Order: sequence, then C-alpha cells, then structure tokens
Amino acid sequence: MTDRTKIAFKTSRHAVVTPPPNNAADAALPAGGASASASGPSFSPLYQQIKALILRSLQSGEWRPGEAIPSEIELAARFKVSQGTVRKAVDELAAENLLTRRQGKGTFVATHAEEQVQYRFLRLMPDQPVAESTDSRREFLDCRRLRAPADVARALHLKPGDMVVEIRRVLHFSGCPVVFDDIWLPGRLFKGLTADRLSEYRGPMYGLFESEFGVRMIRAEEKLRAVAADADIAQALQVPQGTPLLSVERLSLTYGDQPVELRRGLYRTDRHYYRNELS
Amino acid sequence: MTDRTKIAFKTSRHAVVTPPPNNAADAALPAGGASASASGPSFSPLYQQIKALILRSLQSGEWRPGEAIPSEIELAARFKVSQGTVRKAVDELAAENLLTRRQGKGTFVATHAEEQVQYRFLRLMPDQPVAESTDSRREFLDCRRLRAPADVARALHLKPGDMVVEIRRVLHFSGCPVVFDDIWLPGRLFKGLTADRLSEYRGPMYGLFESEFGVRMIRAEEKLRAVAADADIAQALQVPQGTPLLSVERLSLTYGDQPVELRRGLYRTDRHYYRNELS
DNA sequence: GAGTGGTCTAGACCACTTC
DNA sequence: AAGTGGTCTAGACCACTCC
Repeated sequence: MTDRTKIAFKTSRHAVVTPPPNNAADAALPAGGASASASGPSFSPLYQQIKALILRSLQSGEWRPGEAIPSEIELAARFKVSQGTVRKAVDELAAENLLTRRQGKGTFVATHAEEQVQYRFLRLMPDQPVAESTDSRREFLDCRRLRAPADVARALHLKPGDMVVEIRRVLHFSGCPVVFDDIWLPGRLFKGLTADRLSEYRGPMYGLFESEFGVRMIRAEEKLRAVAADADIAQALQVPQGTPLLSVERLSLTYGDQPVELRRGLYRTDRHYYRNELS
Repeated sequence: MTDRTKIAFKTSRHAVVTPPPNNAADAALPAGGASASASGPSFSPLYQQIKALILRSLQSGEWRPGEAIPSEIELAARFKVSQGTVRKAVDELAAENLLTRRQGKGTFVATHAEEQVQYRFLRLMPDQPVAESTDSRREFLDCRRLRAPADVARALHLKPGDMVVEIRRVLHFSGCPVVFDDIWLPGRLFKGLTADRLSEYRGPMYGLFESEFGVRMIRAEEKLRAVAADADIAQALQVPQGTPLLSVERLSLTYGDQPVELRRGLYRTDRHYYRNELS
C-alpha cells in the first residue's frame, strides 16, 4: 500500500491478468498521466479496463447467457485488483443490461430466454389492460434466403450480394392482427434457420437467436414514422388501405455495436400504443 | 469504528442531520434488521435516505437549477456519513439527470436552460443531416386559459373544472411546418403565462417554465400512435387531409412524479423520424 | 454455516478547475 | 496552492440464498 505499490499497479495496467496473457509493451501506457500527454485518450481508469476484459470474456463466450460469472472475489483475484474495482466494472455492465446481479446467488450473464415479461424490446402496449390471458400468437408468413437488397446490406454492414435471411410474420393480440414484421438477418450468422424452427420455438425470437445461433442482441436503435397501409399490408392487418400505421425500423446490435438484425415493423395503433419514457 | 459505533449509526438513521431537524422517534427504524421484520420495506440503505434528503432540498428549492450544491465533503459532514455514502447518493441522482457532476468544479442542479443541444426531450431527427443552420422557428397560435376538459384534468390530476393554460404552436424546421403541439398546463402553477412571454423567450420552453414558474420537468412518459390529419391539422402542417402523422402524447412529471404538463403533438414524418434507443 | 452480492467506512492518491 | 470530483484500496458488517 506504499506509493511504490500504487505506481506499480499503474504502470502494469495493460499486463493485468487475463486468460490469454497480453504481452503488449507496458511502455504503451502513460506512467502516471501527470506529464502533458499527447493527444488521444491517454488514460483509462482501472475499472474501465476490467470492464473491457469482462466484456471480452462475454463476447468470446467464456460464460454463456444465463450462466453465472465468477464471484467478485474471484474476479478480483484473477485481475489482481480490489473487489471494489471489480464491483464498479460489474455495476456498469449490469446497468447496460449485459449482466444481472442477484443478491446471495451471484452475477449472471443476461439472457433473452427467460426475460421477465417476455418482450423486452416490444414497446407496444394495449390501451385496455388485457384480461390475464396474454393471448398472443405469431404467424410466420415467410422465411427465405436471398441476396441482400442494397439498403439492407448497407444497414447490416454487408457487402452487396451477401446472403440474408428474410422473415415475414404477423403478431396477433387478442385474436387481432396488430404487427407486421419484415426481418433481415445476415445469412452467415444464421445458417439453418427455417420457418419450422421459428414456429416450433416457444419464447422470444431473440432467445432463439441466442441459444441456437450464439447471436446476442445487446441494444437497438429505432426510427419511427407514420405511414399509410398499402394493399398488401392492409390485407395482412385487416385494415382499410391507407390506414395510418406506425412504422418502426429497428437495427439491432450485438457486442461491439455490430449490426445483426434489421427489422421493419408496421403497427396498428387503434387499440395499442408505443410506450416511451424520456428522462 | 467499533461495533458499537456501527450500531449507533444504524439506529439513528432517521435522526440524521437535516436542515429542519427531524425529531421522529428513533424506535421507528428497525434496529439491525436481523430479526424477522414485519411486512413492508422495513429497511432502507443509508445512501437511499441521503438521496431522499438531497431530493427534498432540490424540491424545496434550497439549491436552484444551475447552481452548485455543497461539495461531497460538506454534505458528508452535514449528514454525518462518509463521503462514499454521499457519493453513491449523488451518483444515482446524477444518473437520473437531476444533478450534473463536473470534475474539479462541483455538482450542479440540472437545468433545461442551457441544455447541450437545446431539445433534450424532442426526439425528432431530420433524415438528411441539416446544414449547420439549425433554422428552427416557433409559431405560437394560441395561449389561453380555460376550464380543463375531463381527459386533461384526469391526466394532470386536477379536479374537474380547474383552470388550465392551453398553448397551441407549430414548429418549423428549414422553413417547413413539422410539429403541431397542443399543450395543457395547470393554471395554478403558471399564473401570468402569456403568448408574449412565450414568444419573447429564447431557449427551450422547459427552461422558461423552470426560471419563471419554478416548475422543473424531470421526466416524461410518451404514447405514440399513427393517426390521419384532419382538416385543421392538415392546413397547419401544409399536408393533404388524411396524411398519416405521428401522434405523440406526452405527460411530463416533476418531483414526486407529479404531472405538470400534458402535450399532444402531431409530427410530420416525411422528412424527419422519431429516434429511440432500446437497451 | 458458507458463499454471494450490498452497504458503509476511512484514507490515499489522481485529474481537473480556479485562483 | 487549494478545492472539487474521480479512482482505488482494504476491511467490516449486513441481507439473501442454498445446503
């Protein structure tokens, strides 16, 4: 706990324990940050470095969704830092919904499989609270492989001509068609995905992606618009042509902000609304 | 730092320092929480209690928006807890956007007045990044006082017949009308609000509410729908009647989740979209 | 009882801002 | 140089879960 020790910690940050030992030159890290460093970040708190290491283990699949990660004490020992520093790193990952803490049990890799109310990402709420029976139904209209259209390729960071899986489906609530989804997935990541697999699977679609294809959705960006129903959509959602619909274009991202799903949804908003909270 | 001291802290939590000393019986708080407590919360971490006290000072106006609050060390002394405990309380308030920390300067009461990009709550984004000139214009159509319609009264937790201020306005971007807003405010809180005051004020409307009426918007809940433009709206937004518009009903809340504004917006989404992030 | 995360403290040092 | 928030550590105890 002397000054010496403190500095030793500081200068050996990058060499800190990690499963595949990183032998990068220590000199790459500024000694104390005291001197006027050149441009750039030039400094990263210890807990951020620990956070990045944990993130790497998550990404590499060292701990699978739903599993417990090592206890804070174990992680502290592994990374040779105090428990408090690990705690702060884990706190941030938990705040980002990548980890879930459960007092007395441990810290777990977040999963879409047993999400509390099923649909973590679906913001559509019924105007009238639904009578207990959450009678939702998924109707898969289509699931096929094709070369990505230009706009889809661009959104998913694919090369023009790369294969994608396209899924079309309708969600029904209380017996009424409410959502029409058109979904594109990179073919490379979703080999073997078929309409049957989709139909058979119980639970959220993102749970299937996670358990069957190892693709974990972390966050998503949505663009909302109001549009008029064309003939096809009008039929699918059983509304007159020209009915205003809520258009929701969602780009889902996995670790490292890599796009892995583009989804274009059209929502009927006569008996439902899209809920959002600003803060 | 003996056990004795620890317990002393615990049992005197509620009596902890606060400007108007609270003389509530210490016995009201469970001693250690060890015994099987009855139903209810029955336990609140120290930092949550400190957080509540800071919140109370914010609500009472002890520190005004934009001002610095006492340093962590001062707060720790005032509340007779460690700096770390104050820090955790402040951390949470900062995460909720009620406080803003600035390294080396202090912790400040958050404000809408000098918000970074002006519109913290407006999620409408242009399809094409706007050429530097953020040429937005506000056109106030109306500002009058009337008795609250039933639905407005219900949303704002007012009694039927209470007075409200109704404001109608159109927002223009790049010379084009994009947003039609219909806004209701409790008359009791906004005495003296006139169309002139609104027109004169530069900066976000929530900034004016804050500095002129002491009403600070903390968070808001929105319900989005797609609707068709009726004749009046069509004229105001210069679109054909029946054009799909994004309907955004916003309920803004202040401290203690008290509703203080109901806003019904209709957005043209032909050149803009409503951006949302899911995580 | 053992193990986990959750709270609380105390003290050191660092980085940033202001004087 | 002084004051502020930011990081890091070490150790204590508490609450919860499981055996």
